[in-house]
Formats: sequence, C-alpha cells, structure tokens
Amino acid sequence: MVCSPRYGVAEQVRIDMVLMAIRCPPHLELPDHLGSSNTLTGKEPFAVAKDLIKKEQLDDDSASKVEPSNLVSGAPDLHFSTKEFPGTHIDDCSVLASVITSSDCSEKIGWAEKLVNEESKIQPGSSKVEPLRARNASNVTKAYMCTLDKLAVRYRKPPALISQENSVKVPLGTGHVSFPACRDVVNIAVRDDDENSSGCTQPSTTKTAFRPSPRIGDCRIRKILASKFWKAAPKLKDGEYFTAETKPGYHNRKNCYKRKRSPRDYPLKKRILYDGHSLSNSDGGITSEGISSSPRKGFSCDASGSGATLHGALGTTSGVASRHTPFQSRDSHVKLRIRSFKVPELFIEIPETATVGSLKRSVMEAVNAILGGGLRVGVLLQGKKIRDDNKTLLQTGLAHDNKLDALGFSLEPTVSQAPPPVCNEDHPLLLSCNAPQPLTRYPPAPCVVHNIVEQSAADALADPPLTSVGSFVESDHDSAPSPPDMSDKSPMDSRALVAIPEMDAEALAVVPMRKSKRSEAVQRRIRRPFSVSEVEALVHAVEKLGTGRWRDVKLRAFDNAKHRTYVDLKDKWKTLVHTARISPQQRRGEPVPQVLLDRVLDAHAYWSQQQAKQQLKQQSDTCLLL
DNA sequence: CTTAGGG
DNA sequence: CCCTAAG
Repeated sequence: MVCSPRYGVAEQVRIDMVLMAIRCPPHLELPDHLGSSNTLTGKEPFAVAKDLIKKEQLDDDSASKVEPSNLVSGAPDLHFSTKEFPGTHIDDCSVLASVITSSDCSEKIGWAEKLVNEESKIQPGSSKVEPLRARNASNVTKAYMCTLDKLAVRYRKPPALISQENSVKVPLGTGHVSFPACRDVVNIAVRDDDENSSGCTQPSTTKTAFRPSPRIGDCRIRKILASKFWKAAPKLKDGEYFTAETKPGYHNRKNCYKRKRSPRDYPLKKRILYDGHSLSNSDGGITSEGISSSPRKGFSCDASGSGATLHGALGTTSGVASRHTPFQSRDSHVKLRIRSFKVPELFIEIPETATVGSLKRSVMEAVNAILGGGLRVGVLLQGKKIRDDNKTLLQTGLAHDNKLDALGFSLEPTVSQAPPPVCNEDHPLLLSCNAPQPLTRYPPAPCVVHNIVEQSAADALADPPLTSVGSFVESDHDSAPSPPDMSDKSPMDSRALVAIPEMDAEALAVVPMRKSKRSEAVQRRIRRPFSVSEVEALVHAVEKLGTGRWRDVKLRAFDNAKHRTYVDLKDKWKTLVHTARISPQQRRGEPVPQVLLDRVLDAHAYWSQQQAKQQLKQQSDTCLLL
C-alpha cells in the first residue's frame, strides 16, 4: 500500500484523491470539495491563510473575514474567519494548529484555557473574552473539538524577533516592542519550520534589520518569551528551535558548551526539563524567545523588507507589514478562530482489496506526516463511522467512485489519553488554572512556507570544489544555504527551486507538555526520512571525508539542515550501507537510486580499509615505542 | 561535544 | 531515532 502525500502532482491513483477534513463540530464543519484540484506546490497552508489574513488587515483594519472562497486558488484548504477578531496574525494560526494537533487532548484544553486566561487578564471585563469550555471529559474527540472551537488566541507581535542578541526584553504581559521597520521581518520569521527557527543562532541566516551581522557565539541570549508550545513541540526536538542558547551547539559549541551547561538543546529531554524550571516568571507563562528572522534565503529582510516577496506565499507580507502600525497592544491583540481546518489534499493509492484498517493507516500516515503525528484517523461513510477495520473497501462500498463523495475522515487524538478530568457534556468546564497567566507570546508561526529546496545538488553531479563549505543539501525546507559572504538577498538564483512535498507542518505539532511541572514528556523526534537528494549529499560528503568524521560531514553537507544531527547522518549511513547490501525487494521507503547505493558500498569499503590501515599503523607505532 | 555501536 | 559508553 502506498501512501504518500503529494501536492499538486498529477499522480495516478486508484482511488482518487481523498480530501481529508478534520471534522469539526457540526457547526464548524465545512463542505468537502472532493475533486477540487488544488495544487499545493510548496505552498503552505498557513502561509496562505496568513497572507489572506494580512491582506485583510490591510484592507480593513476593523474587522474582516476570510471566506473560503477568498482563498487563493490552489491554496490549501484552510479557512479562517477573523471576523470577530480583526488583526489576527498568522502566528495565531500556528498556535491554534499546534493546539489542535497536539496529541494530548487535555493538554490542548489546558493550553486553550491558558490562552483564554491570559486574554482575560489582558482585557479584564472584555466581552470578547470567551471562556473556554470543555465538555464531556470522557469524549476525547469532543474535548478536542471543543478546544478548537472555543479557543481564542491573542496575538501579540513578536517582540524580539530581531535582535536576539540584544535580548530585547519584552515584559511579560506587555510584550510590545515597536520597530515598524521590522514588521515584515517578523512575519517572515514567524515561519520557522523546524529547527531553524532559532535562526538567531545561525549566523549566516540571521538577518535582522537591526543587526546586520549575526553574532554567533552569543550564548547569552535569553529567551524572553519562550513558548512552551514550541519547546514541547516535537519539532523542537533538536532543541534548536526557539532557544538561541541551545542553538549554538554546532557553531559555537566550544563556547557555549563550557559556559552553559544545563540548557543544552541536545538532549531534548533535559532541555525541556530545564525549561520548565527556568521559566522564571510564572511557570505557567508561555514565553517565547525572540524570533529571529528566518534563515531562508529568500526571506531575508533587509531593513526595507524588500526581500519579503520572494515567495508567493509571502507575497503580501511586506506590504502588510509596512502598513501595519507598530505594535501597539491594541492593534496587535487579536483573537482568531479557526472555523474549520482542512488538511491539504492527499493522494493515496491503495488497492481495492485493502482493508479499511489499512486505509486508515494510510491516511493516518499521510496526515500525520503533515500534522506531525498524534492523530488517529477515523473513516466515515455517509457520515457514519466505519469501525470495522477488517472490512475491505469493496465490502464497505468505498471502492465505488460514487461513494467517494460520501467518504470522510476524522482526525482524533491518538490513543487513550486520560480524558480531561472534568467536564461534562453540558457543563462548561472551567479549566483549572485560575491564576492569571502571564501574557504569552507566540513564537513564530511555523507556517510552512518555504518548502523550497535547492535542487542543484541532485543535478550537478560534478564534484563541488572542495573549498566550498556551503552546504550541499537542502536545508529541509528552511534556510537556504547561504554562504556567509553571499548576501541572502538573492533568493532565487539560477538554481532551480523545487518545492518539496514535505510539509513542515510538524512544526505545528506541539506537545504542550505541562502536566505537572515535572512531567517531561519527552517526545521522540518525528521521523524524517532522508530524501534522495539528502542521501546524495551524504554520500558525496562521506566519499570525501570518510566515515569517521560525522561532524564534518554534517557541517559540510547538512549545515543548514538543523534537524539532521551528525548522529543522524551516521545512522543514515549505517542504514544506507545496510540497504545497499540487501536486495532491492527488501528495501523500503523512497527508493534510493542504485547508483547511490553503489557509491555507498564503494565509499564504505574504501574508508573501512583506510581505517584499518590507520589502526595498523598505530599499532606498529606503539610497538616501536615499546 | 564527538564517536561508535547497540537497541 | 534513541541511548550510552568512551574519548
């Protein structure tokens, strides 16, 4: 059974595309548009929504609403309604997405509650404040929806987006800094998908209007507003996302290492733990450190913000930014509500004889790939849930085209999280934390915008000059490899930009982690299969450097791929070698070109031999000494 | 922090 | 991918 998310790719499928929709509460449910041929080439849903919302703000600062119909054609099915809350910022979308994609229902509610509480705090007596209510504790799905439904998010402009270095501090609770010029930067920055978010740590990528020169070694940056959201997020795994301090790991490891010991990004667990304790202000506070502009090449913003339009997805960014008033608490505090949320179209190929169970799995895989996991998929036919996983599609009638329209999917929280302690269907549940929460800031929204990758590597087989330090591989949707000297202004060079299917929606997956302060729900990093181009880069680097210098390999070929650690590379090599040795039939996943596998074998043999020689030499040396 | 390996 | 022992 093949199940792979594809965007905008004309693909042959047995069962046409299935549009997945997260089933929202009845009133929130959206009509499916099966058959629509949206092409999401590289465009991230949130980015689009963001643009729309921004545009809205531009046009009408008072209030507006984005109708689905307003969505840019080809945009993902993500609909927001901001009618009640003008000025919504995209980041909120991310937050919401984070919440709704969180695997832990109770966590979601907790967060939602927190958000609401914060809101209350900010606008005491404001009628806008909607108490979050959770219903039926026993029904996880319900609670989940409830969260989605009721959650109101307040947006605050990311303060220290820029100069992390300076540690622009934003008082919790206020969090407003105004530097208009950087508005766009902020927006752009928002999107960090994976670990690059902490662009701050990345010298070459970090650009800020204020700080042209990135400072690398500065480990002192403190996260002012660190968002627990993000910290807990699986994506953060590497711990690099939002913590500048952790980030330096690779680059300034020496310095940082000695100096700060605890908050290491590396062991995620530790880090999270640390965070829990370190959040100085209220433990409950969600803080997010400053966000730095994204490393993505195309997005670098100079003071003028000219770089912002590189991507279609961000096209409106700069415009909005400029017109936007510097943050003022008033303007920037907005509530956003997601009326419905749809996952982009997915193409799934599955045989007629496949079971419903396998269909669920397929869909789940695809969806999880997008949402970052933590979800389970249910199948509905004509609104009724098909519970028998063992029925075949044929038996269920799903194999018929005409039935496809009646086919629906539901996303449910995975597993058996103990239902939130409380709540009863009709009893609005007052979520626990009563203590006013500190204002929270949301980290840059991980809008998936940039799935742009340099494909040059794949094309150019010629060995790059050894001198080039630039990474060879795509930075997994994020920062473009930008040689230090090269201004990041030229996002588009001659190289072909290719949208890669992978979405970094994982960024959205968040694990609120906040049971008690101590529970460290260290989540396993999400799986990120190596793409062929990555493999190519890896092979190339290993051919050059050998198998015992993973850090160098990382630096050389994956410097921009924050989520690939040298350990990952080493592991990947291990599996590559294994893969190369087994029969093609036994291989799984995206097939790696045989040529590459051959090179793997060759390189492996060569360097193994080399290593052996070294050892022999050493041995003889010691012998001589003795 | 890096390497090297087992899980 | 994670976890660890070693260096």
